[in-house]
Amino acid sequence: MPRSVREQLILDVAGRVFARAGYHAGSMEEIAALADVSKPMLYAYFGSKEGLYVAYIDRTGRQLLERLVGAADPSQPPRLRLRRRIEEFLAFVDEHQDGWKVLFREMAASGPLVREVAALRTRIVEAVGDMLHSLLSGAHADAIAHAIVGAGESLANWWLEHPEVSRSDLADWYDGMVQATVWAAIRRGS
Amino acid sequence: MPRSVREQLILDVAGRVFARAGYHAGSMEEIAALADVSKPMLYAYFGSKEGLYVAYIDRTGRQLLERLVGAADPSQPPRLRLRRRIEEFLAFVDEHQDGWKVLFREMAASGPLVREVAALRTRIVEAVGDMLHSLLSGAHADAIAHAIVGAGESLANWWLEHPEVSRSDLADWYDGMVQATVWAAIRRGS
Amino acid sequence: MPRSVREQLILDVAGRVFARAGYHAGSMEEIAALADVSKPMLYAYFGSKEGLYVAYIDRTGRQLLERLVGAADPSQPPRLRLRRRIEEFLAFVDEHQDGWKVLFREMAASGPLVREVAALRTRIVEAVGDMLHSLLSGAHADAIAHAIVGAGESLANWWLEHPEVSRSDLADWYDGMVQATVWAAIRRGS
Amino acid sequence: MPRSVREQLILDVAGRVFARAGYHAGSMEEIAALADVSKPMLYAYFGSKEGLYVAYIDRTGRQLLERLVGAADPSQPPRLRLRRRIEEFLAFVDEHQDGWKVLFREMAASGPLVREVAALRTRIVEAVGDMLHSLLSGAHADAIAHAIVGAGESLANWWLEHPEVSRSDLADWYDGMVQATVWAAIRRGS
DNA sequence: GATGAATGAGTTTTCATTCAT
DNA sequence: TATGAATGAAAACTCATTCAT
Repeated sequence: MPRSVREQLILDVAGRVFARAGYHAGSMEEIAALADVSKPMLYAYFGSKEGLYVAYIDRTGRQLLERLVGAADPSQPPRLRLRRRIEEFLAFVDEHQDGWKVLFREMAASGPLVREVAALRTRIVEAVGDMLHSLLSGAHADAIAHAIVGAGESLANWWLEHPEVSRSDLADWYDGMVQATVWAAIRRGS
Repeated sequence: MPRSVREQLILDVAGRVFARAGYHAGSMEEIAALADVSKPMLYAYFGSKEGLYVAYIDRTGRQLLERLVGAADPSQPPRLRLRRRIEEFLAFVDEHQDGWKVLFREMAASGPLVREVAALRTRIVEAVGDMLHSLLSGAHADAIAHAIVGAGESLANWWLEHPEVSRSDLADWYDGMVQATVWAAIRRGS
Repeated sequence: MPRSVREQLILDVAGRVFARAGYHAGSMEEIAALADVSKPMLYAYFGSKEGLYVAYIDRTGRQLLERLVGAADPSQPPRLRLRRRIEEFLAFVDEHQDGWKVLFREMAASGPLVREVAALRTRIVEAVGDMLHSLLSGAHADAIAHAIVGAGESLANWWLEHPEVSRSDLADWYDGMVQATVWAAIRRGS
Repeated sequence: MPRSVREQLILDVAGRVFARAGYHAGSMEEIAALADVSKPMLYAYFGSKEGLYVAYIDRTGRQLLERLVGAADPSQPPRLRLRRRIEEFLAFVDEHQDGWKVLFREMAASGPLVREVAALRTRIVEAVGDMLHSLLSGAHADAIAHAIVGAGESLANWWLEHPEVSRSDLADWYDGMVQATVWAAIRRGS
């Protein structure tokens, strides 16, 4: 089996393990066993446990960002663009539940990855809230953007435990919240 | 030194350690050393590492809840009651930074405490969003309440790194967001 | 068993193991087993494998130096003082065979201990050759002192495999060599 | 590239690695990388790590011995023959620093090669000290020869760290020491 | 002949946890 | 009650060594 294929396979397994047990409690032994490789392979491919974790966070973050950014169609009015982003975000959560759990947990944690994950979150916050900076003061815009992202994360986690709710309902609710928040902030800020 | 006093002291130290290093990386050795107790004492008082952690989460969650619930003055109109809760929440975050970090990290994680922490979060969500249930459908109200709490958490974390922002500004912004969100949800839900 | 006693016991065992297998090939597992302690004790007492090794080298080097230095009776003429040192050196090799093997091997090696062991060797060279510096040029005196020490080391190792030779014969031979060497060097140097 | 050439190239690299890191800490991986060969080649050529090490020691020991033995011109008086050998020895150390380090370290150690290295050392001792056996008792001659060789080794190592000393000065000093030693031993032994 | 891919076996190290005093 | 001393169990990581191609 060629290296690149196996790498992806290992990352999938690692995601499963890290999603269930977290970084510390997930062991290389278990990942190796589930991926049906020997531990030395893990180290040959990813260098260390942290390396493997970073690689996973990296892949997942990249995927999420690509969706968010790719969803922007400049010919659409802001409202619709935002709506599309929300839908893409929810689709990502739905389709990569492990990835979302790991990513989200790491966003809340403060480990050796803070830097990189913080950067990712910043980019997400920017991707979601770029239009705010032209309308609100710096700190206010920042705060609102973070609040919106945090609301989305929380909503996503709630949804993982309420899969009976349809994605479009959720998108409606989240969209309505975001739009109202932005409007209210602008009105107050002006 | 009476036991109950020493227990509180140990919990304080444990909070400091867990906030910095997380559950796994924080060691009983370090907690014992910082609290100036022997390790067997820790076990005599809390039974196990998990016991100590649970005790800390428990105390912290109880404190937060008391503030949120105690802030409610039934003679006030809903808007103001919500506003008071937001202020209490922010005050808690400000005054118990360790506690907030541990609590928040654990809320994002899915470790051995899921049950209890989930219950705590639920109660917070309820405390924040109780008025929604009379106005919106069950799932919608739930989702919005979770979104509001998530936004608050995210805002609180952002604030920890932007202490130059005043608490009242933050409360204004959060309040504005929540009010707009609730109104919009009601309008749409009706 | 009190800690200090057990420490010495562990050091004895470690010396046996390191003398037989060398630093790398001697395992903490084996030392723990032979000393009848658990591995964590080794780490609690000495911090790391290197720490244990250093502790052993340290103790052994100190013992050797004490003998060499303690043997000097200032009221005696140089010839006899040197002779006494030679006897003390050989007595040490005879009584601490493990220690000598480890020390000598490490003196030849270039591991993480170079600094300390080099310092020890320097002190031995000085202890043996201090009288030379008043009689020969700096480099010449240094070189001769190193040669004398090297000859003694080599002689000592040869002796370990020829225990039938008496200590006093060996001392005679070594002494004769050293005296002749010093005289010849002085004659040439003057 | 023909096998025999590549073998020599690999041995050179192995010497560099073993000289720097020692037998245990030097890895086949590193040797393969530096020699620009794959690891299986190493095994095809030398069978095992120990095989490679032995081959290197072997080649180096052979080179040293050839120089020592080849330097003997029977038509010369003993004094000059010895002097020539000393010069050849120092030239070897100077020109094969890696080789000398590995050889010397291994002579001090007692690893899996004891037999072979001991044999080599014996031959060197004999080459250097053959003339002693006709003049001294067996054990005495042996001991003195070992002492002389040990002095030379120690001197050589000292020289590696004092390259500013000229080779001829060193040869003078060593020569003077050896001649005096031998004379003194003969006088005493007779 | 040559190698990319793979691993079994072993290493040091850490930590929650418990006796004996 | 309180602790110094001790450990079982498991973790990350490394390396000499070998197939399949």
